Amino acid sequence: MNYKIKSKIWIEAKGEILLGEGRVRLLKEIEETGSLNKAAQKLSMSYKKAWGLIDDVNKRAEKPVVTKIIGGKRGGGTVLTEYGKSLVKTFDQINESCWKYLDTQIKASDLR
Amino acid sequence: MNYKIKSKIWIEAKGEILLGEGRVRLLKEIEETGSLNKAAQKLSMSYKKAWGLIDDVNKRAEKPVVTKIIGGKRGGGTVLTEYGKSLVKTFDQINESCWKYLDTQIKASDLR
DNA sequence: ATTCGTTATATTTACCTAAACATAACGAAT
DNA sequence: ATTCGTTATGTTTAGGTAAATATAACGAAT
Repeated sequence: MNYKIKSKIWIEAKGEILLGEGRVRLLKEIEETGSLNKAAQKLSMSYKKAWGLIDDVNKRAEKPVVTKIIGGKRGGGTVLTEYGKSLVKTFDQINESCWKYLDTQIKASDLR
Repeated sequence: MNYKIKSKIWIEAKGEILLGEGRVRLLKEIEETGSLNKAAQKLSMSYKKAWGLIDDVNKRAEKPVVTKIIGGKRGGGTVLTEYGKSLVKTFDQINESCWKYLDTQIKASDLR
């Protein structure tokens, strides 16, 4: 068997994308750095793009995913809410279990 | 629960994409029409693009997926091999089972 | 009141992929 | 040998998305 099966999953709310791989990666980086700006840099993404993604996520989620602090001596920052953390965790869990499931499926198929 | 989970799967060979949703749709249309040209038209896709996709598929698959007839009074045509038909069928089956699996996963999760 | 690094937002530029266009090659049937 | 609709392939054009650039707003700490 030289074929491999791949997948991408995402979560939608109101027919629009809420969370996908890219947004989850960004959220994780925000969690680590405490800053949207730094997170974007780490991922070599423009701040503008990162801002738009996070704005989308926050608008579409049922509860706030991040909280932002604007201004202050240190400029401000962005941190994940508990809800945001649980979203990331659940996404990762389902994603990984999906990969495993597909692996069993293709092995059980006639593709060889 | 207002969240929905979506997915896309694809099959790779040698690290390159062999089959995805678009290619499968094209193969199905070829099966119906017996012509790559007509299939492309049905999907509002340029012949050139369709040709490239099918060329890729045929190169990367372990066995030929379509057979082409060039020339002749009726111009020629393209038909799926038995192997091609089984590829399409297996792809569809795994894809659908994946959707169902993800549905159970998100329902069992804390996303609500 | 000044500072500082951040969030917020608009505008312009660049790029890459897809579409559009054009043309050649093919060969069984007539 | 002509015809016909298909496969095969190169070249040009267009459009949409990402990147780059620029600038304003913010406010706790000093």
